[in-house]
Amino acid sequence: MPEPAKHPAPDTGKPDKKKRAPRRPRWKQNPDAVQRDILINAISEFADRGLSGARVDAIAARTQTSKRMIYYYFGDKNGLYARALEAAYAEVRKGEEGLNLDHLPAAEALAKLAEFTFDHHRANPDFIRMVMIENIHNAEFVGASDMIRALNGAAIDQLTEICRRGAQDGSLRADLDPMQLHWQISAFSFFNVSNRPTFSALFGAALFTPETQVALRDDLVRMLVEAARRPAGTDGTGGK
Amino acid sequence: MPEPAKHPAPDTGKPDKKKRAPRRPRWKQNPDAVQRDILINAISEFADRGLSGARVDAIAARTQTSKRMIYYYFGDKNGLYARALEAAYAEVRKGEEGLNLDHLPAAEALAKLAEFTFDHHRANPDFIRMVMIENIHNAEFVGASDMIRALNGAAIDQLTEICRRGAQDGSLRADLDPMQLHWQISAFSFFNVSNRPTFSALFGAALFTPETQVALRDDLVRMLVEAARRPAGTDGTGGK
DNA sequence: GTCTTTTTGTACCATTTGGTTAATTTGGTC
DNA sequence: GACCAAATTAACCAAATGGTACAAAAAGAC
Repeated sequence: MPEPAKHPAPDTGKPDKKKRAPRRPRWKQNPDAVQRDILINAISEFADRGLSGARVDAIAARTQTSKRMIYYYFGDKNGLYARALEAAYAEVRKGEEGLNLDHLPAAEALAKLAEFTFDHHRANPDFIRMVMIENIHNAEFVGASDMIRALNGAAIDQLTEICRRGAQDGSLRADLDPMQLHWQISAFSFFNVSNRPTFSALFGAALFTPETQVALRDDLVRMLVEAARRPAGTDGTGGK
Repeated sequence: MPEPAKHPAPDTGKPDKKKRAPRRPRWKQNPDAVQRDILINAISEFADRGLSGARVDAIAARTQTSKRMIYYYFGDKNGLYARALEAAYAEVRKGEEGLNLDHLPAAEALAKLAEFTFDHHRANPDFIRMVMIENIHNAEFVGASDMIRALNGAAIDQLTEICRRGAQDGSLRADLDPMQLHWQISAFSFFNVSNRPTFSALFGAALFTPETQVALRDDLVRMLVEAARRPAGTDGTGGK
C-alpha cells in the first residue's frame, strides 16, 4: 500500500509570508493513492455520521490530503458519497470471492451461504451502515449505480443455481423463490448488525457476545434450511 | 383533534409596518395542541431526512406555528428529536394495545404476535425510520429514555409469558429464550420496512405487493413457530 | 381593571459548511 | 530547458442553519 505522498521535507527556505514566493513544501504526485485515501476515509465518515451528518472538512482532516482534492476528484459531496458507496460494495464483494458452493449438495450450499452472509455482515459494520444510510435516503444512489446492481444480481444468481439443483435432486422444495430466500438470509444478517445499538441499549449486550452470536446464527440457519427442505420428511438427502 | 390554534382573523387594523404598534392578529392559547403539532411534524421531518438532515426551519414550515415556539417548548434541535422519538414510540405503542394473547394457546399466541408485529411495523414506516436513525446515532437517545426502555421491557414480558405457558403445557420448547425470539420476530418485521428502498431498487417491487407481503409474512411466522415447537413431532398441541 | 406570567411573531446573528479562486509544483514531452 | 497539462496547496466566500433578542399580545391572579 503506497503512502499517499506527503511532507517529503518541511521546506528548507524561510517561511516568507509575503504574497510573492509563498514557497510551498515539496510533494509527489500520486493520484490513485490520493483517491483511495479519500474514499477510505469518506466511507468511515459517512458510515459514522450519515450523508447529511458527514462533514467534508472532517473527511479531509482524516486524509493525508486536503479538502480541495476531494472536490478536484469527486466534484461535490454527493459525488463523493456515491463513489464511497460503490467502493464499500466493491470492498465487501472482494471478501465473498472465496466462497465456492457449486460442488456442495444444495441444502448444504444454502446453509453455508446463509452462515457466511451472517458472519460477513457482522465483520463489515461500516458497509451495513452505508446501506442503512442509503435506505434512509430511499436508495437514491444505489438505484443509480449499475455496478451495485450488477453485484447484487450475482447474489441472486447464486441462489437461483442452488434452488435449481435442490429442486432437481429433490433435496429442496421446488417452489422456492430465490429472491425470497435472499430476503430471509439478508433480514437476519443485516438486522443483527444494523439494530445492534438500539437492541443493546434496550436489552443489554447479551445477544452480542461471540458465543451467543454463533448460537443465534446456527439456530437461524437451521430454521431456514429446514423450511427450504421438502415439506415433511419426504426425502433425507443432504443430512450431514 | 383540536386545531393548533392559528389565524382566527387576519387583523382588522391597518398593517402598519412601523416598529410601534405592530398590531398582530388575535390568537388563542393552546399549548398542548401546539406541542403536538410540532411533534407530529418533527417526526415526519426527522423520519424523512434523519437527525442531521432535518432542518428546524423545515419543521417550523410544516407546522401552524413558528420556529420560535420549537425552541420555546423543546430547547434545541436535539431536545426536539428526543421528544419526537419518544412520541413515535408512544404512538406505535398505542396501536399495540388491542392485542390480547393471554387466552390463546402458547403457539398460537406466538404466531399471532409475530404476525401482528410484521403488519404493525409495515403500517408504521416513520417509526421504523426513526429507529433506523437512532441506530445510525448509536442509540444515544433511546438509551437515555426511561420511557422507551419501559415500553420495550413490556414486549419482552409478553414473550416471557408465552414461553412460560408453552414450556408448561409442552407445546413449545422449554429452552426458548424470549429475547432471542423477540430478536427473530423483530429482524423479519423490521428489515421488511427498513430495507425496502434498497431492496426495491435492486430487485424490483415484486416482494412488496400486498399479496406477496402476506405470503412472506405467513412463511416466516410458520417457520418461526415451527422452530419454537418441540424438536420433532413429539406432541401436537396447538395445531389449528 | 391592573399587574404578572406565559405565549407568540419579527428580525436578526454567529457559526458552520459546502464549495471556489488563484497560485504553485510536478512530471512528462518536444 | 522551455512549455504545458495534471496535481496540489492555501486562502477565501456566500449561503444555509441552529439559535436568540426583543417586544407585543393573550391569559390568569387578585
